[in-house]
Amino acid sequence: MDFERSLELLWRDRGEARQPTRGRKPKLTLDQVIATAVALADGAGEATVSMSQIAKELGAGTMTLYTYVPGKTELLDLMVDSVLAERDLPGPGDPRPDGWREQVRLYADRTLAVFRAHPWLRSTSMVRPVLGPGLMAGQEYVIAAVSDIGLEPRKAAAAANSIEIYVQANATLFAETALVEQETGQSTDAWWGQRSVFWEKYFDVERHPAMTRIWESGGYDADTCEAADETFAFGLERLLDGIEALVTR
Amino acid sequence: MDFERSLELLWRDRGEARQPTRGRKPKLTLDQVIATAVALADGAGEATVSMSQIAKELGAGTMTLYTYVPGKTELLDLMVDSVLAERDLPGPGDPRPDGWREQVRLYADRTLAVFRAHPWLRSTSMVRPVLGPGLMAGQEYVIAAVSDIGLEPRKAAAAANSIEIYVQANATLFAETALVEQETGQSTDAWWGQRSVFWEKYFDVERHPAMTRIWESGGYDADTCEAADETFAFGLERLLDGIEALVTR
DNA sequence: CTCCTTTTCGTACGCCCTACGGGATAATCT
DNA sequence: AGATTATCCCGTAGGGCGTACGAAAAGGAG
Repeated sequence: MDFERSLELLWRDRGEARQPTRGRKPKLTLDQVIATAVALADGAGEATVSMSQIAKELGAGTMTLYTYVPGKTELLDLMVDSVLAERDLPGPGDPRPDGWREQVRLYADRTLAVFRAHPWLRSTSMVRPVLGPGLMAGQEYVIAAVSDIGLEPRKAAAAANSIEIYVQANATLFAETALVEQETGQSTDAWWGQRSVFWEKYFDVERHPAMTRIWESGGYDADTCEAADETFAFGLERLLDGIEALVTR
Repeated sequence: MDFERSLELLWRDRGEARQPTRGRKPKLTLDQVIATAVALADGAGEATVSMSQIAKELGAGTMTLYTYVPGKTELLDLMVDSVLAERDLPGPGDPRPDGWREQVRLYADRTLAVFRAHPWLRSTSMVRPVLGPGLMAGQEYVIAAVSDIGLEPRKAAAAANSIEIYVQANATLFAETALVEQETGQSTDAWWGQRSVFWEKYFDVERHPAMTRIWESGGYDADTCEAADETFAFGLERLLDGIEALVTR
């Protein structure tokens, strides 16, 4: 099986190294490859880095990478898990904030920070996830936080999942914002400004009365970045309110 | 400006057609191109369809497409807005469900259905969105629903946005599920089954006590598809609870 | 030194998007 | 009518990409 190879690579810390005793010495390490790929992806505004770019940066031939990694997909998985681990969330037994809400907020903040720092996480999916240490640590942390409040197991799982989905969705938005700003060199506000023609020539007030009302009463006064932060915080608090209400009542 | 061209194409129904009076007659129409692209993207498990595939399907040369559409990006925007319009949500004045919660549910159901039917929507972004009729109709509908409950404008905007984000995030998950199942020919449950090695060889119970506890008490008993539906509904209801609580209290 | 294992990497294939520009076609002008 | 002009069609070519293949290099074991 091919995914067993992936698992070995993801969990390479654990277990016996089992290095080959004969044959040519490798000129790189897996961690070097991953780190270089991450650095390159961070720097370049591009959504993806090509194998040849990574190889060139490492001073190696393109095909050399394929001895360290089965293919580009797997390398991407390794990159993802590697930066998710950067969140460095408290493990079991480690000290953590008081109260489940505060714990969830820590998760959200760290996750958002990672997505902002590594915008290419945008394309990361939660179906068929990476199954590496970085992701698992996050899952464990959120479930532990939610478990504190005394929901029945099935609901606890659903609550943890919906929190993770909401957080990742917003993190993805921030990542995307960072990405297009990097790619196009144009701030989101500038983008909207350039699109003012739309409001003048195409937006039909009669077809969009509710939007117009909110607009006129100042509901959209805020630059885009501020608004996004506000929306995220608002939604998260409402979600947590809703979850809490199941228990306290 | 190039995006003015995009706007013209997106809102081609409105406004004067202004057809050219001289020159060779076009052999295709824009709608044909979009429809073919959508059909092809739906059918092929692929995340993206290539211009040459679309052209071949239409019996035209690849470059012919570029007289109808500035580039692939713009075609994708047109595809996205075209299927978003399929939701066919009630416009201002049209009859709609009673109660804002029921209205939001309609939005959620329709949006989910569209994402399921067109899995390639997965890569659609909400930052710098399409600004076409399909998207705007959705925005208007949600804001109208939320406006009913009497939040102050700024909070109403935040509430509408967080609902949209939550719904789209889940829709994206369903789309992704459909996509990989189509691509790999392997159901998500089968995928997890194949990954049982992970739980046996790598999952460390001591590092993940909370997950283990939920697991043992039956929190994860449900096939993946069922669980996803359940999680989505649960989270949406909690979010709506939280929003409602701001007003009723 | 020879054998065997392992790593290195050049070449080649097939796919992608699209800039360019010459040819085809149709309405209008002279 | 013929010429002009606007529009659409599309073949070619260029520069990407990921990676299968296989030959060559390098180092330990016998």
